[in-house]
Amino acid sequence: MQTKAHEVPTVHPCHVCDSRGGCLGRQLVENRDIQQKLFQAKRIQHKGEHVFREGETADAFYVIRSGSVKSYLVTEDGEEQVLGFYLPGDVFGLDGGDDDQRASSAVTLETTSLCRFPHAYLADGVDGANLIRVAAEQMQRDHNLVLILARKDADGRIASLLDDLAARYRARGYSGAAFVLSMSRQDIGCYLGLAVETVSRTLTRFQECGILRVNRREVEILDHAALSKLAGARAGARTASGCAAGGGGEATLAAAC
Amino acid sequence: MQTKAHEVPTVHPCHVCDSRGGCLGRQLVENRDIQQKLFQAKRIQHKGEHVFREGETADAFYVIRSGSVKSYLVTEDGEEQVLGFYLPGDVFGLDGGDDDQRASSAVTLETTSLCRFPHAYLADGVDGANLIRVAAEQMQRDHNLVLILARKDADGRIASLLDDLAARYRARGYSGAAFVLSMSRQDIGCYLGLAVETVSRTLTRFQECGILRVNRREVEILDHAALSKLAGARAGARTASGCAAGGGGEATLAAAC
DNA sequence: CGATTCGTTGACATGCTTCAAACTTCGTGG
DNA sequence: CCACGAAGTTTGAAGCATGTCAACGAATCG
Repeated sequence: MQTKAHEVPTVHPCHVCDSRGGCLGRQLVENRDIQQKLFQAKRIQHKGEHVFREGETADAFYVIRSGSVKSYLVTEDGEEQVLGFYLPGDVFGLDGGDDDQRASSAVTLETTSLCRFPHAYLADGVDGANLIRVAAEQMQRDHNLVLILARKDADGRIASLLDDLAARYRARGYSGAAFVLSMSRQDIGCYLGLAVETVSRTLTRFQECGILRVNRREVEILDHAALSKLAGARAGARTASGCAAGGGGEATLAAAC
Repeated sequence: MQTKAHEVPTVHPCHVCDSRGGCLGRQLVENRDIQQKLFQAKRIQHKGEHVFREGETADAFYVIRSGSVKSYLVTEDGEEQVLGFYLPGDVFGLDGGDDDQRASSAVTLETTSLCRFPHAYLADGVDGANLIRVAAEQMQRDHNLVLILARKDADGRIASLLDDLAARYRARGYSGAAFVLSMSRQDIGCYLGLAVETVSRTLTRFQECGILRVNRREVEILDHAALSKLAGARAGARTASGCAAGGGGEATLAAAC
């Protein structure tokens, strides 16, 4: 970027994007007018309101300034599959259908402030490499979820989620050791492919093992090392028939407890 | 696009991208020289060769002209998680790490010809909206895999994969009713989060039910309706505790057999 | 203050993984 | 060209993790 320190910034600095290297709008477009337009396209939404719904025209993506959002899609059977939880600084809404229709929905989990990035502003004069970088970030998240769903058991999935949330809160300057979940057990289950009962039971068991303390939505991580170990654990102890088995170690709750 | 019919095309037309609306290079950049460069950056790789590996610099993405590729990542335990299978016309390699390092690897499943799209050519003068569209396509694939892994049982997963492959072959002008799998049972298991034995058993059972005929890597779909029904089926019969249960129907193998 | 949603706990059923072994195909070298 | 070994595929039996069903307690909301 070519912004010098002595220049008067025409765009208000927004520290929520700091972890990614500063305001995303500035990263993507150089045109000041468009930067200004982007910055002005803010939104505040109350808990439970949709940012967009499946089937709507996908003409923008978003960055969270404060609050949190979940994205999800609905199966043919009417079931909900949560695709991700987004925190301040996160980008979401990049996915769209072939015909520019939203393939997923996004809803706020609490009162939330958003930056809106209309595609129209990005039709030209965009840094494609930076745009790819943003998209790649999202894909990596998705891939991580795939890995969790395909290879980890209930303990590993819950531990992974908590570990991930803790790391993200920490990276944003909040405490990674104690935080409040903005999503329900239902949401967690729908995200991790587990029944609500399993989520509840697993959290209780973690607490009994002294790994964390949980009271409704409040979570306090007591033994982060154990949590990380569980998060890295695979579903079973494949040795012979596993996919390209390596020499990795294993972490069972019993071992960590 | 502003290419007129009477103009002499400087870039060789490549029908493999037709299903997406013509050559991807032309869609993304207008500069003829860069289009020409893109077209010249072809590659042919033999079976089992890597296109890129985790940790390498992510400076390009690819389109398959012929053959097939699987992308995968390796867990901390040394296990492999297949993220996707790519056929002619498919784009892959858009995902990258925070620091532009590959977060996944890609390897050919057979002799394969590729188009290479270096990010450097896309640094400027790119149609951002079109680029987002390409990335969104990939994300939708990922989301579909998440849904399969989180919500479907073994039958549903295998059926979904076969149904998907059939549809993709059909869309490319090949037969969707009979094709040869370019991936092993192992790969399928690593993709769908199932043990190899489960993959094998499920295929056998599908055959016994008259849904398909399978001999090693050769697959012939006999009852596509039944397969689709199974593919759309959810893992269980959640009624009360399921995530936002709807009125969708169910399809068990028993019902379709 | 009652109704509804959310979270927890228990008992039971089952689908998948794991372990074990045989068979087939393919590649390699004698 | 055949023999041999390695890898891929199939089949069987048993154990266990997770889903399902059911019921209760707690918090939230109007």
